[in-house]
Amino acid sequence: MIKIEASDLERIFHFPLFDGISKDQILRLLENSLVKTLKHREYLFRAGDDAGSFSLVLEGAVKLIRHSPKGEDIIMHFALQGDLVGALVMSQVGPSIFPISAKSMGPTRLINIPRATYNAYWQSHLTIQKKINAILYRRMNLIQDDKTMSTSPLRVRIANLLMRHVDNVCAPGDQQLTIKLTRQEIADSLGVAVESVIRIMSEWQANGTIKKSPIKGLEKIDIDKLHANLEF
Amino acid sequence: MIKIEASDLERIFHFPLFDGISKDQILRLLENSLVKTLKHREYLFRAGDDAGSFSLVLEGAVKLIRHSPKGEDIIMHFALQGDLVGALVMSQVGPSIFPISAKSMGPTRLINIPRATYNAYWQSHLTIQKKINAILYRRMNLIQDDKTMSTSPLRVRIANLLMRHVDNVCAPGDQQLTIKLTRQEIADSLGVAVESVIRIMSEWQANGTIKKSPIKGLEKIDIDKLHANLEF
DNA sequence: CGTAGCCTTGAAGGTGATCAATGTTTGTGG
DNA sequence: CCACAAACATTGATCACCTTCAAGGCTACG
Repeated sequence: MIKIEASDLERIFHFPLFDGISKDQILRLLENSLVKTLKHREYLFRAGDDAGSFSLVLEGAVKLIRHSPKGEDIIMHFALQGDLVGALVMSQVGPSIFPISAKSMGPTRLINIPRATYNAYWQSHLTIQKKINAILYRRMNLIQDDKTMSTSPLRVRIANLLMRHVDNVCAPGDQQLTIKLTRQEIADSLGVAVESVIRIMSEWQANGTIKKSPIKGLEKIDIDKLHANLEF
Repeated sequence: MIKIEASDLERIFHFPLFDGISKDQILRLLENSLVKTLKHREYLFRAGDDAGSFSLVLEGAVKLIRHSPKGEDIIMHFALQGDLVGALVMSQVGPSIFPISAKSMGPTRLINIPRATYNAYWQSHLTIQKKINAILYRRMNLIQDDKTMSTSPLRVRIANLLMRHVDNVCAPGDQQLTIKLTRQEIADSLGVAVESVIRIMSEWQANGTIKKSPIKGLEKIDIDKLHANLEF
């Protein structure tokens, strides 16, 4: 009943989510799951959709967004490799809907796991429930960090976001982004106007804190200079 | 080994947290726990403290706060009757510290549960882990709601906070607050200056949206008028 | 080659922050 | 019970930061 390629499975076995769970059990947790491929800017699901399945990110990235009353998008979380998307609503009893939308950032591959599998195996699996707990806890801490900085000037908040992003998507020691983050997305993530973000980052580009890289769209960030820019 | 009074126990048995768990099991989950009483503005624990125990609110309220770089307090959550405080860090392995501070709002009573009890019974209890999950999920949704409104004008954000507070602490149909929320706390909760909150709420007081009540410090909020004030 | 999404810059304006001074309430210790 | 301190509330004046609006440019992609 396995429709997942061996190379993908190998990767999945090493996800922290499944730490301490046997391969047999992992296979059961993935029963009836299918690999799904998204292009750039494709919706995985929208807020209000029936929550009939959830996903595990294999490659690429997915942003979780809500829509503000004004019609703007607010980004709540970036889900990268190994992260769960839409899983947290699964434990609700009865039919339920996603409270949030999920949209791909660049080409993305993920495993789509039916809700029935969740009900059958995830729901009653203590280790998994504890892992989900840990994921929720980490995600909550990230949002709280954001909120803690809500009184800081915008330059500081942008710098913070960038540094976090570098930590998440770069090889250690390197500062070459592997996942593009547009100015629009930075703005949506902080809940501010794009123009404000652009004005600040243009300065940083002028003084060399951010350098254009050979690969289109991906920039190189000089963390030390970023810090230096904040010293006043 | 029970040091909790029968009247308290009776209340605890009906907390949603313990829904579907037998009384015997609940008693085991509360092994070696003690009732703790806090006066107004007392710290239950501070960010950085060793996380040796966690608590369940019996009466009153506790605010969870972080400190911003500028030294301001930012309120992350109001924990009311039946809510867990400091429980989410318990599942970390090894010794760990609280990432947040908890401070009482008015006289408060809670049950203090040692970490050993968590490790012994909570950790391996599927139903409890799922409940904790649900609590985390709800709390996360609240913060996300806040963030979604971050681009709205301050008057709207204050109104929203007040309406949520009324839902939480008032008898249904009534609009008489039972837990005081100072202007300072509203400001800390939204990450804005007190003066800004005061200016907006003074208007509301002038046009009757908010009325002083006989009981000191607690105000009466006219939800309909509140809505009316936002219609422009 | 045209459209869609993103980026950029400028000018004008408003919302909320900051600073300062003062009043009010609550709790504490002599 | 009074005096005093600490926390909270209030109001006004000024100003900075960020938003909004407008106009245009760039790049990718069908």
